[in-house]
Order: sequence, then structure tokens, then C-alpha cells
Amino acid sequence: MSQREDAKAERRRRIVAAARDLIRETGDAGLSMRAIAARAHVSLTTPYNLFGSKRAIVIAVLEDVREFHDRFSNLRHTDPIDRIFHALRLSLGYYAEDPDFYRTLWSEALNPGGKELRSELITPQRYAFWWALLVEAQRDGALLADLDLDLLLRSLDLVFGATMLAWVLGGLQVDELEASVGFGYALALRGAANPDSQPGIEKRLKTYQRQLVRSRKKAQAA
Amino acid sequence: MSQREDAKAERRRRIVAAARDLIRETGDAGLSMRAIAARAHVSLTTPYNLFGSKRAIVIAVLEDVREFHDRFSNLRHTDPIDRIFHALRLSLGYYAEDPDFYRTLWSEALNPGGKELRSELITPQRYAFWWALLVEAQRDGALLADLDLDLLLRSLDLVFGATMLAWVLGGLQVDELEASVGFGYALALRGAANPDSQPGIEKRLKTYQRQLVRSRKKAQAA
DNA sequence: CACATTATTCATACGTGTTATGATTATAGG
DNA sequence: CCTATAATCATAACACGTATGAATAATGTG
Repeated sequence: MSQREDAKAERRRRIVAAARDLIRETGDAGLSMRAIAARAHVSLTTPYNLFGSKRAIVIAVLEDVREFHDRFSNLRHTDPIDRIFHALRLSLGYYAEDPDFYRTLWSEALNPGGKELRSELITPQRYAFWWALLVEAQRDGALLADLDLDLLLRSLDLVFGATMLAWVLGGLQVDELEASVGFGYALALRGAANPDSQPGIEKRLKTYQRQLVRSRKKAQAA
Repeated sequence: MSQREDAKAERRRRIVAAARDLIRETGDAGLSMRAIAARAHVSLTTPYNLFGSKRAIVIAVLEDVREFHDRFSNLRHTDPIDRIFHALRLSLGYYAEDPDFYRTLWSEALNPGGKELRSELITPQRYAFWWALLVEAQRDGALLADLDLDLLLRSLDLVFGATMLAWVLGGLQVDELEASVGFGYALALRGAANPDSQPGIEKRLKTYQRQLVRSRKKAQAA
């Protein structure tokens, strides 16, 4: 790699790190392009040259932390359906540990303000991981045979993204996140499942429902 | 109503109309608070007094046009499930006729930039309409008896909102909107349905799947 | 090594949503 | 009719994301 590309990669790294740290320290309040640029010791224009927009930077941060805890990919579970919900639980566990950080991240990532017109919220690796799970489930006969798994996966992603959006817009608490996404996943997966596999998913559905109803009652009391 | 409140309501009306017309004529490019205020013949500060934020104005516009075509609420169908998909079709038909208008609307409405932290994307009337449909479906035995309809409705709304977001972010074409939301609805409803009602929903699922696969192939060819 | 090219950074400016500040107007109550 | 008051007004300011052209650094070639 040339010296130029090297320096560029270094700047990129510094910018992502600066954004990550700023979110960690000050929340979304202190996350301005000027602050990011100053912290990364680059000019205000440089992040635009290297990333294109603020949203792209935030998405890079999101990918950065994701890579970190995508290790659960090699978890071994007998049932692929079980693995889906297990992965969900692990993933959202990080959110519960550091809600301010992730809420800011998603808030900026879902910001439709710009003109770029690309989501890029799902990487090829993540796609491959989930797709493999669905393929396995379908081969096991758990899912409808003639269902397009690409569309099913897209639907699950929609549920996930929508829940993040609801969280960001204030319609959801952190402790409701897992149950909310889980309920949506269970609904969709039961809808995609063959009769034999439905009871197990239905059980999860009811579990998440209990959690959500409980936290809703608690919210009404307050 | 006092004369003062009357004048206030008038200004409110003018502001919403100004925003609506500006979106219609210039898209999101010309939709600035200064332009809205000028067009409504009010000061820049007045919209903030009456609505609080730009997003609130846009949501008011969204409600305004919704009221206009909420007449399908009194459509009579035998099957409540059928009515759900029929309402969906009618609703998204308007979007297909005027995509730029609605895309701008949703783009601004989903903008999480502000600090307000309230979604307000669903009004009591809309909620009541959909809830009545679901109650009827459950009483007919179509849906699982012990399923919380509030949560199901919330899930359907998440699918809808997420699809709008995907549209806004550029991951979806206008002509894919109905099939995309429909696929998600069918998945969730089949997941919420009793065995007897599942075949009918499954048929819809496959229909939407065919549409989506077709338009995806067409997109790949280009 | 020196030079011309080109990629990258820089300082600056623009338009945005939003808020603050007094002045000004129109309404409500006596 | 007159005063108190609530609303709007014009204006300026703030911080933000982004666009632009000038300045600067690294690169490949003679």
C-alpha cells in the first residue's frame, strides 16, 4: 500500500475513533462534525472527503463496534431458530449495557436528512450470517419450502430497523428492546414456519408478549 | 371559540397549507421554515409558537392528507383480514400517484434530529380503526385467542414505518411499496393466525413474494 | 534531484433549523 | 373607551451539515 493510502487509512481510523469516543463521552450533544474533525486532528473538510457525510461516519462506527461483538456468529445451537433468538439476545445485550452510546449511533444512522439515498445498514458478512441460519432452518423443514429467504431476511431487518427507529423517536425504553424485536421476529418467523415448527415459536411469542405487557403496565402506573 | 383562538386556528391552517403546497411544488428542496412562513404570511417565529418544530408541521400535513383519504374506513368486506389488505392497497395507491410528495413527507416525519422524543405518527382515530379490525378478526377465531392485539398492531405499524424509512433511505422503489408492506403484514398476520386462517394469508404472502421477486429481477437487469 | 501533476487539506462561506430579544399589534375584560 | 395582556412581529444570533475555490503536500517522471 502506498504511503498516501496509508495516511488516508490512518486518518479514517482517527476519524472513526474520534466519533466513537465523542459519543461515548458526551452523547449526541457533542457529536458535531467540527468536534469530530478537531478531535481527529484533521480539517472540517477531510471527513467529507473520506466518508462523504456525517451519517457515513456514524455507520462506520456502528460497523466498527459490530465487528467487535460479531463473535457470537460461531455459537453452536442445535436449532437454527433458537440460534436466531440467541443472537438477537446477545446483540441487544450490548445495547442495554450502553444505551446512550447506541441510541446516539442509531439516531444518526437513521437520519434521512442527507441526499445520499443508500442505507448500507447491513454488511455482506452480517447478511451471510443470517442467511445461512435461514437456509439451514428451511432445509430442516422448519420454514415454508417455497418462501424466498431473501425477502424473509429483509422483513426481519425491517423489524429490527423499525424498532431502532421507535427507540430513537422515544416510543420505546431500552429494557423493552429485546422483547420488542423478539416479538416482531417471532411473529414473522411463525408466519414463515411450517405447522410443526410453529408451537415452539409461539411459545417465544408469548414470552415476549408477557414481558412487553408487564413493562407497559409499569409505564402506565408511572 | 374566542376570536383569538379562531385567528390562531386560521394561521395554523395557513401554515399547514403552505407546507403542503411547497412540498407539492418544489419537493423537499424548497421546504424551509423561512419559505413556509413567508408563504403562510406569518413570521418565522409563529410556526414555532403554533407547532413547535418543522417535524410537527410535516406530521400535521401528513394527518391532513390522511384525513382526506381515510374514507376507505367504511368499506365493507366480509373478512376483516381482507379488509386490512384492502385498506393497505388503497392507502398506498395514493403514494404511487404522488411519490415525490409522500416521500418528502415521510422523510421529514421520520427525521429523528429534534429533541422532542415523540413519534405521534399514529392518531387515535387511525388506531381505533385498525384495532377494531383486529378485534373482529380475533373474535372470528382467525387470530390466536391469547394474543395481545395492541402488540400485534404495534408490530404492523413497525413494519409500515420501517418500509417508509427504507423507501426514504433509497432501498426501495415506489412500485415495491405495496408488495413490501404487504409481505411484512402477511408474514406477521400468518404468524398471529390460527391454523384455519393461515392458508388464505399464505396465498397473499406468495402473491406479494412473486411481485417482489419480479421487480428485484428487473432491478438487477438494469 | 528537480519539477509538474494530482490528490488532499485548508479556511471560508452558505443555507439550514432553532432560539432569544424587544417592539408592536390586536384582543379581552372592566 | 381604556388599560392590561397575550400573541405576533422583525431581526439577530447560534450551531449545524455541507459546498467551494485556494493552498499544500505527496507522487511519478526526466
